[in-house]
Amino acid sequence: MSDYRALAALRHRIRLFLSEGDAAARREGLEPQQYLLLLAVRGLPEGAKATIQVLAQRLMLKHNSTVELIDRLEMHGCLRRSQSRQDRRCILVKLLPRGKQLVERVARERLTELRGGGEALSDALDTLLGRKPNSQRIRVKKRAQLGRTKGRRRKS
Amino acid sequence: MSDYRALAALRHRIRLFLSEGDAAARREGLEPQQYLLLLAVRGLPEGAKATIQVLAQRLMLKHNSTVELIDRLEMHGCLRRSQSRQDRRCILVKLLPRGKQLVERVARERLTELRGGGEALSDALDTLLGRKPNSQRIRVKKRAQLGRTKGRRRKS
DNA sequence: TGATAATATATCGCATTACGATATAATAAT
DNA sequence: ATTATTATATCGTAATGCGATATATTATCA
Repeated sequence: MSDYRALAALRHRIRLFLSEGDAAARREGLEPQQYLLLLAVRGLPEGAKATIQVLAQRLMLKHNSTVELIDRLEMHGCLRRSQSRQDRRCILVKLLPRGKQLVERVARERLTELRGGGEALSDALDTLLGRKPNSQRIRVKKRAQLGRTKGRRRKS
Repeated sequence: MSDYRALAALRHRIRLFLSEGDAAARREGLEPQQYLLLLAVRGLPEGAKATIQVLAQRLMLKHNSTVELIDRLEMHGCLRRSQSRQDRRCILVKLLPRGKQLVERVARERLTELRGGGEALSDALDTLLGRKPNSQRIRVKKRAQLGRTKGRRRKS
C-alpha cells in the first residue's frame, strides 16, 4: 500500500488524538496551547526549573512564542512570573491556584480518555514503522485465553 | 510517578515528533498545515473523493478552516478546485504538479526520518498506557527501555 | 580590569491558523 | 412548493508562531 496513504493515516490518528485533548482543554476554558504550557510546568521533570527557555524546549517552540504564551496565561491569572535570584536573567514561572486547578482538571479528564485514542495511535505508529502490526497488550502466543490477565479495556 | 509528569512527557514526545515534520515541510517551503492538507489529498483512502469536507474531517478541522487552507494552497499554485458534477455543491481538490512534487518530497524525507522519532513516541505512548514499555518486536531482551521517559537530563 | 561574547527574556511586525457566526447555493425530504 | 439539510464561502476576531531586533545579565578572556 502507498506510503503516502500510511503517512496520511498516521497524521489522521495523531490529529484525532490531539483534538480530543484540545477539546478537553477548551471545555475547561483553556486554549489548547495554554493547557500544554500549564501541563509542561505542572509535569516538569524532577528538579527542573520552570524557566521560559526550559518550557520553550519542552514545547518545541521558539522562546518568543513561549513568552507570548506566558503573557496570555499571566493575563488570565493562571500563573505568575518571578525573577530567579541565582541568575537574574531567568524568569521562573509559577502556577497560581487558578492555573493549577485548570490544568489538573483537564489532565484528569484526559487520563481517562487516553486509553482508546492512545492505543489506536500507538498501533498506527507501529504499523507504519513495521513493528508488530499490533503491538499486542501482552505476548499471547502461549496460554492465549485464560481469563483476562490484563484486559482492562474500559472501566465501565 | 506523577501522572502529570507522564502526560507532559508524552506531549513532549509528540511535539518533538511533529516539529520534525514541520521542519521538513518548511525546508521545502511549505507551511506545516499546508503540507498536511496536501498529504491528506495525496494519501486519501481508496475511493474517497477529495472534497473540502472530507479533508476537514481528515485534518480534524472545521470546514471553514479547511476552506481557508485551500485558499492559500490554491494561491500558491499547489492545487486547484473543481466542481463535482454529481453534486454541484461539492468542490473536488486536485493536486497540481507543484503541489504533488512538494508533498512527495516532504513525505519522502519524512519516511526516512520516521524511525527514530516514531519508535520513541510509540514507546512513550505504550508506557503511559501501561502496555509493554517497549513493544518488543522479534528480538526482545536487547534494549528494555529506549525512550528516556524519565531519568535525568539537562544540566540545570 | 575592561571589552566582548553568550544567554535569557522581551517587543514588534507579520503571516498562518482556527474558530464562530453568518450567507449562499444545491440537493433532499416532506 | 416549502422546508430542511448539506457543502462551500466570507467576515471578523483571537490565538499562535516566527524572524528580527532590543535589553539586561552573566560568562569569558585578553
